[in-house]
Amino acid sequence: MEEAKATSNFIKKIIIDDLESGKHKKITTRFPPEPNGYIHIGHAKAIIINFDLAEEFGGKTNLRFDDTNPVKEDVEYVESIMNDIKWLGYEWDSLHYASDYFDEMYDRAMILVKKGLAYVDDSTPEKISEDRGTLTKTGIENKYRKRSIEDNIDLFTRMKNGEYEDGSRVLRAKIDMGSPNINMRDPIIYRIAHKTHHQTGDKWCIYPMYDFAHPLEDAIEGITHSLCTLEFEDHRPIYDWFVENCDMEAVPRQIEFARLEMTNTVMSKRKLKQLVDEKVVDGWDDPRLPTISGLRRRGYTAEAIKDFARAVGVSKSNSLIDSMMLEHFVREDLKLKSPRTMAVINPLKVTITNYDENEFELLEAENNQENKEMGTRMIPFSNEIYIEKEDFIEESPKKWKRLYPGAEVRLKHAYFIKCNEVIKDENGEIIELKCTYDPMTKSGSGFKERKPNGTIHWVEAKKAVPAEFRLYDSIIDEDGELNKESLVVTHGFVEENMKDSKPIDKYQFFRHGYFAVDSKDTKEGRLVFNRIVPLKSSYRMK
RNA sequence: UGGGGAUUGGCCAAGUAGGUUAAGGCAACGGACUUUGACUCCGUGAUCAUAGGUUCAAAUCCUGUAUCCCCAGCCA
Repeated sequence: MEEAKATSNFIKKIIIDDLESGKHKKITTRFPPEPNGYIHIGHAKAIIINFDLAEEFGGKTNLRFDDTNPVKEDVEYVESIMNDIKWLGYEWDSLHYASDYFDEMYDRAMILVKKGLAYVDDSTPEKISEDRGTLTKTGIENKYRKRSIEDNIDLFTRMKNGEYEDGSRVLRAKIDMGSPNINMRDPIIYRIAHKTHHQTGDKWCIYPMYDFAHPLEDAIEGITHSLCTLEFEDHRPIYDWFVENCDMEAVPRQIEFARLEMTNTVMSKRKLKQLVDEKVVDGWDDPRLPTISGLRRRGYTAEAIKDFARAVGVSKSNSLIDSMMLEHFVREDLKLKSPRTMAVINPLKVTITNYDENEFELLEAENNQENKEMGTRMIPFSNEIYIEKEDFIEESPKKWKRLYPGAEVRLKHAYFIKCNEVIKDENGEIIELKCTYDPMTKSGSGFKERKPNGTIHWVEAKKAVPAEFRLYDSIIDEDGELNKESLVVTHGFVEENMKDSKPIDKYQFFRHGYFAVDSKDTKEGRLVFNRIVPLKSSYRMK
C-alpha cells in the first residue's frame, strides 16, 4: 500500500538541522531495550522511529541491550527481542551490550573520582533518600561528600574488588544537592550487587546505574541522536553532565518523545509480566497481549504494525491511541493478501430436500474478489451443508438480510435456498433446517429474475473439516479491569481444502473477519484459528 | 512552597522567522454500489485549553489563568 513515511515531525527537524549545520555528517540511532521482558508494540514504535530515521537520512542503527541490572535480566529475553526485531523486518548495524563497556565505564567513573566529582557514600539507603529532600524541600549534603579524592579512589577500588556487602556503599556523582531537579541531587552511579550477570558472569560485583551508563554507552558507540521517552526529560541535564565530565569525545543528543498508549490493552512491562507469571494468559505470546510475539501469533503482520506506527506519528503530547486504528491497518494489509474462504464457526445443519442425496458437485469459487490474481478453487456441494446459526432467525427484523422461514438467500458461490421447515429439539433449540434450492440460480449463471434476501456463507457437511475458533476481545475493559470474556472459543467447520493449512496462514472468513492458523496449538489433525480482527461493523443491524 | 513537559474536531496529527476557505489518517454519520450488512465510491465536523495584549492581519508573538503528565529506586 501507499503508506506515508512517518509524517514530518520535530525529531526530523532536529536531525536536518544537525546535518545542515555540519554538526554531523551521518546520523546513528540505537534501540536500547533492557532484556527484562518481551517487547510490545510500544517498543515497536521506538524501533520503527529509530530505524526509519536512520534509513531516511542515510545513517545506521545499533541494537544495544541495556543490561546494567543483572537482578532483573535474562538471556531468554535478549533472544526474544532479537527475534522480534528481525520479524519486524529490521537489521541492526551492530549489536552491543552495555555490559561490553563495564571496563570503560569503571575507568570513566574513576576519572570522575579523580576530578573530585564523585564520592563513595556509606549511608544507608534510607539515609540517602532522606537527605535527598523532597519535591519542595532541598537536599542536604552529608559528611561523606567531603571525603578526600585519595580516600574515594581507595574506597571505590575496594568496592570493585568485592570487599563490601551489597547495599553498604555506593558511588555518587557530586553535582548539586540543592538542585530543584531532584535527579541532579548527587545521583548514584554505582551500586554493589554480588549477582551473576547473564553476559559477564561473576566478573563484576558493582554495576553502573542507568543515568551514568546510558550517556556513556551512547557516546562510546557514536550515537548522534539518542531517542527516549518523555519521563527522561528531567534526566537530560544528567545525561549531558556525564558526557561532559567523563571526557567523552562524542556528544550524543538525547531527544524525548511520547510513548505509545492504546485503548483496551496493557502496555506496561510490569503488568504484562504479572499476567504471564500469574498464568492469566498463555504466555508472553498470548494472542491477547500487545507483545510482538502475541501479535504475531494472533496473525498481525509486521507491515500492518509498521504502517500503524507511522500513521500514529511522533510527538511530545501524552496520547491514547484508539486501538481501532491498529485494527484498520491490519485489515488494510490483509485485504488483498488473504484468501476469502468459508468457515462456519457456530454450525447449523441444513438439508436441501430437493437435491439428490447421492449427488455431489464441485463449484468454482474465487479466492479473493478484490484480487483476481489469487485465482479460484473448487468447493464441494451436496444436500447437506452447515450454515452459521446467526444467519437464521425465526422472526425477521425489518432490515434482516439473511435467512428466515419462507425467505430465499444466496449461498455464496452456490445457489439460492429457501427455508421451508425448522426442526427443533425437545428444548426448543433449532437443530436443523429443511430447505429447497433452485438450480436456475447457480452462481455465475447470470440469473437475475429474483433478488435474494442477502448472501450467506456455508460449508458442505460431508467433507467439512472440524476446527476450533478463538475470538479475542480486549484484555481489559473500559474500567481497566481484566476482561473475563477476552477469549471465546467455538467449534465449527472449515472447507475441506483448508485441512493442510500451516500455522500463521491467514484467511478472511466471510462476515467473521480475518483469521490465522494458531502456531502453538495447531497439530496433526487439529486446526485452531485465531481471529486477528473482525470485519468492520460486520454484524451491526442498521 | 520545587523543577521539567504538554494542551489543534470523538482519537491521533500536520501546520509555528504572523497573511487565501486550519493538511491527512482513524472513528462516527448520511448516500450510491454490492454473489461477504465487507470492500469501493460520494458527502458531512474544529478558529486552534482559556482570558487579555501587540498587529492592517495570530493556532503561530507577548502576559496571565486553567487542566493533564513526569521527577523524591542502591529500576530502566
